[in-house]
Amino acid sequence: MAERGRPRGFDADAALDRAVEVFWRQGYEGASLSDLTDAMGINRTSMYAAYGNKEELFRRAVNRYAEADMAYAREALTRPTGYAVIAAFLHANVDAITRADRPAGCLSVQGGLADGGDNGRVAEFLAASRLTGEQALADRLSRAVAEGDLPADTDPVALARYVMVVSEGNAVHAAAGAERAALHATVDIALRAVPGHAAADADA
Amino acid sequence: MAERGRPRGFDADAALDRAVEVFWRQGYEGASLSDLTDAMGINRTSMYAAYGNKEELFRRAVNRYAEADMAYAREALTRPTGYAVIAAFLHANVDAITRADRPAGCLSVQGGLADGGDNGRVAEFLAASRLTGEQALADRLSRAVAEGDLPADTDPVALARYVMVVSEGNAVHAAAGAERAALHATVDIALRAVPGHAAADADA
DNA sequence: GTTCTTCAGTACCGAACGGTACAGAAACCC
DNA sequence: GGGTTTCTGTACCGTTCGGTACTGAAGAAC
Repeated sequence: MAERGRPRGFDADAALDRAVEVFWRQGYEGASLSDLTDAMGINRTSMYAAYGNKEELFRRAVNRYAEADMAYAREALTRPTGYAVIAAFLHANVDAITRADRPAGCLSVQGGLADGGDNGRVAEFLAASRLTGEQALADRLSRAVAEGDLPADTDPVALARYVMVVSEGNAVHAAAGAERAALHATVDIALRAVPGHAAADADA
Repeated sequence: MAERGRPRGFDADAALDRAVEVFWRQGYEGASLSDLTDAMGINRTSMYAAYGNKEELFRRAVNRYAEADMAYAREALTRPTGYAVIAAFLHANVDAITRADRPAGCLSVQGGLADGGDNGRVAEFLAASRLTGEQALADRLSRAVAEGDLPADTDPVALARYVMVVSEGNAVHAAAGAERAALHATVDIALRAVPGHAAADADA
């Protein structure tokens, strides 16, 4: 069936991209509806009609962010070995959180950490969103153990958590203005803890 | 000279401790003046007379947090070797951000990351506060290189940044409800990247 | 062309925000 | 005890918050 009535006068996905950027730069609480609608180029009423409310807009923005701006993470999972997956993910992550044409840092970290006030649900939602990625990585590393390119005694869950910890810590640094090269250097150090790093994992 | 007029009816330091906890749990923006003064047990006017305004109260709260709740960091710097310093710091950090009687995570991380809205100065202040600790660690590691207990080609600045990245990533995880044991396991992995880890640093 | 549905925009809602004026009370100095 | 100084408490300031009626206009179906 065709859509009745007057069709929407703006591109909902394009507007969502603008919302992503505002939330990314200012966080959930710091982004007011006026900030959002101004950036999206639409009216307050149109926003409510299209997305429901501010929290729902944020959830959709985060989902879109996970799809578009974190595509590198899914790409990294396709690398042939556990070590290659981790190295690709961490280096691509650094590039993503230090892009000149995007806000510094990571939306799913600086969007909201504290659980006080009206954004308790938001912090939970972001935590769950991050955990999804962590579990996907753990699954991939588990397969790497099964395939033998990670040592048999490797704990894939713990290793995945370590990798995410490094990426989140880098995001905090990036939000504070750290240089891209510095964060790549951090990754180079971090990778020394990963089984498969050249001659650096004699024990484990 | 003795103090003139009616003396203050509350303990300013004790009240500040309460404020630390509110900011820690709810972040700068998420903590309203009513939340703060209720927890501090004092009146709105008394708070303004004693601390100036909300942002100044936050700065003092962060400074007190750095003194009291992060004493473990200064203690860690006294360990005899670079590796021991890092191991002590990271493990003590995990305990600090997962204390049952305190909010989860780290005030200087979740206090405010985004620079939007009215808290741009706050994010900058926190970043500077974190950088102070990072530089103190870098100085200590530089001494470790000079003293020979870290390899001569170690970059103390990069290594200090790596350590802080791990601690900040752990703080993000802790704020999301991660278990203490899991974060200690993360630290155990992270330490494998540090020169001096048992037989694990063949290269570098 | 008529009707109906959905859009866009203004103007507004009550509530909460950070911050302050003002009045009264309490403790010091003399 | 008088005078002064500083604290405490209430009540309020203007602003901004997220969210919503309500008015027109625009387009599709018939």
